[in-house]
Amino acid sequence: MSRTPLHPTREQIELPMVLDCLSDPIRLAIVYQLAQQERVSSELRCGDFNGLSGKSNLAYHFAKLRECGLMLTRVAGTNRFMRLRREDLEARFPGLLDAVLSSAAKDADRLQLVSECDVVEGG
Amino acid sequence: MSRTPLHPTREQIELPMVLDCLSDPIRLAIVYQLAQQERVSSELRCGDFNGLSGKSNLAYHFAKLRECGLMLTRVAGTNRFMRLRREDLEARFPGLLDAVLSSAAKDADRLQLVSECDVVEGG
DNA sequence: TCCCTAGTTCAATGTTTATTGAACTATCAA
DNA sequence: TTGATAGTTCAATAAACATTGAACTAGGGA
Repeated sequence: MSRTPLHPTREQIELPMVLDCLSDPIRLAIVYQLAQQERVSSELRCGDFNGLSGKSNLAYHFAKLRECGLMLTRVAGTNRFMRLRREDLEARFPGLLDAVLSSAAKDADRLQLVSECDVVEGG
Repeated sequence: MSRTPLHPTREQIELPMVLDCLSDPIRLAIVYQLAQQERVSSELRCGDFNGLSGKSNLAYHFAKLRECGLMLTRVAGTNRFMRLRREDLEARFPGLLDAVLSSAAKDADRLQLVSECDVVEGG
């Protein structure tokens, strides 16, 4: 278990990989939940997503989200804290993340996304 | 060969399918080229994309783009004319298509997209 | 020290995907 | 009716993908 997983640099973030990453319902739900959480604190632990799938499957999706540059993982003890790479994404693809997030919000029911009041306070 | 292929209704257009469709470099190039063409005429023939891949592979990608609601195919003689479903997409996911298109434009070189001056005049 | 918790890694599985070429359908023009 | 053109459909293939459970690693607390 290496100390900090590899992340692509801002310039290495590629549009097709980002779109592909966001096209999976579980990963979209993770990104959506991270975005909701930004209003309270910027980070969430892996365990906060346990409702979405099993541990090992989530680890697989977390890795994908890291590799494509959508989120960043910080190791602290036995926990991993993750947050959206908002600034990098905005610099590379202005308006894209917000367009996807508001599109997802419109279909929150259909996509079975966490509702606003489900956001963990003080996470 | 049925007269007019099936297209989803506006309400049937799903975000994950749209993002997945746009995540393939060939399909992104098709959509980008259709968007460029909108300034001149709204439609292009299948053959206008022959530079991107072989005929049967293109037909496969065209079907995907139709099925996810990104474009519309109209049959006229031996030709099929295709255009973006701009209004439907804007209604379902406001700002999404333009955000993807401008992101793609920023990376046009990297994505090997057709440049503006390559657009077929009066197609 | 021992165990619990948090999360990753690995191997196996079945599914979906992109790509190719060949066969096919349909329209148009000579 | 013959031939050319435009595009789809089919079958086959190899690669990528999502999912599962078991094994593993590391940190923190009793």
